[in-house]
Amino acid sequence: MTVERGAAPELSGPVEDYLKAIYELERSGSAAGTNELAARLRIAPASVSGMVRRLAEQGLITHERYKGVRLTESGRRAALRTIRRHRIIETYLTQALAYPWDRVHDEAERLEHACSDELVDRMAEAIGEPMHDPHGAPIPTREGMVDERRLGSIADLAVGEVAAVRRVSDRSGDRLRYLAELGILPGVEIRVLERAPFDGPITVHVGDAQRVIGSALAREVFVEPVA
Amino acid sequence: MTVERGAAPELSGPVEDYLKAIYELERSGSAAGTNELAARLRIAPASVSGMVRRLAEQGLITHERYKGVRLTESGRRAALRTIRRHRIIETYLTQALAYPWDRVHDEAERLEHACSDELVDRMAEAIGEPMHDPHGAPIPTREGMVDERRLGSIADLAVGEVAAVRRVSDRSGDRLRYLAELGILPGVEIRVLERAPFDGPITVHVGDAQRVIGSALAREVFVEPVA
DNA sequence: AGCGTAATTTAGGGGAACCTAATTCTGTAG
DNA sequence: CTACAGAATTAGGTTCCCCTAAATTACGCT
Repeated sequence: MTVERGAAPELSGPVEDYLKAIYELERSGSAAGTNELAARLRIAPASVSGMVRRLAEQGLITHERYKGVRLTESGRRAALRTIRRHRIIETYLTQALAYPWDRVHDEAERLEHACSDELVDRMAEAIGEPMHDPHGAPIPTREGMVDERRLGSIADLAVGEVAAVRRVSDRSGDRLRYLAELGILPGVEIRVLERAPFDGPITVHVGDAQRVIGSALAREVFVEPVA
Repeated sequence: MTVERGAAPELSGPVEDYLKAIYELERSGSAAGTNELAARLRIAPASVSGMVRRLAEQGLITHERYKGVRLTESGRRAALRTIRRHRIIETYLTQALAYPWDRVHDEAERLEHACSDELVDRMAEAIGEPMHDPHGAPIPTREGMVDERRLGSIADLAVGEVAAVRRVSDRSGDRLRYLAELGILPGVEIRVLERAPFDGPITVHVGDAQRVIGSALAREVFVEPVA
């Protein structure tokens, strides 16, 4: 039995993807069940069962049959390391290479498994050790510290409330492009003007324009209320 | 049957590595036999046989049993595409991120399989469309054009000859570090002062110093004689 | 011409990561 | 309290890429 110490044990790309997905599911409350994992990774649930066994054997997660899956300390470290890479790469591509923000996600998704730690650190240094990626997500430190506060979304705001957009979900380039068109980007302030009933569209004031967004999209824009 | 047209057919990392290796063996004269390939890729010869069959089925190489292997036009394109990526990545890392030249090779070896064409082009643009990588190797164009002239090495020079170092082999970081210490880098001029007999060490004048290098190393430093 | 050696290929396996189909388990609704 | 839907797992299979050991094949040398 080897006690791991500092040196990362070289995880495969798929393994890193599982750990990232589990981390994110854990954070968003869901207990990281086989089906959710499968959906998020676009993989058949049966395949997840197999991988989950292997991850548990490697001590990266704990698994209670028919319950869910949970990261161990070492799994969490690995997940955060991958997330750090991903977000630094995204930020670097945007800032240093003028990569369009709706396309950095896919590129980073592949690069995060191929970059050495040294390269990632050099990229971070080159752009001034950023704290957030282009979508507003916080970047974990080398040591695995990360701001884990949860933000509410536009859909949680009441009419009249003013809030600053902090972060948008980066899971679809189309959505990002659309939000950019509307001017809804991390940093801008919005005010809720109107909410249609029955989970209907929300009208917000942004910049000096008035925009209407559906509730599904509203739930993917995270904000911090302003006093 | 699908006629490929422009769009790259998504080759796996290992496949790209084989094609690169075959391209380089073809260029250096050797007929790209199973054993040479195996040695270069650090893989068992038996494994090469299997992969060679698959590559031939995909039309990337032709294979005459017990003879050797040869790239088809489409294999050549794929090889040059990978080589372009590799060399641009190396150059970018060196120039944009101050990556040490004896370490870029390994990093590029992994990144070349993960970067999109768009990213590679953006990197090339950011550093001014370089023609050569940090070791002096020519960078193929997007269209697959590349300077394929062969250069002689220091070991081919006669006593008294003056030549410009154009390129050094990048296959070992240690060697690169050592050559850098000696001041033997692409761009510098050298003059052969003395050659010990029986393939012995070669004494050269470089900068305003006198250096002695073994013949094996001398064969890995490529030069262009100066009038 | 024949023979041995070196190069190559075949035979047989293994692990990682995926799949579909079949089965088992669990919690809940009637 | 039982039965059933839905979640999860097992069974069995595939592809890719690697391995070792055991044939083959080619070729140079006597």
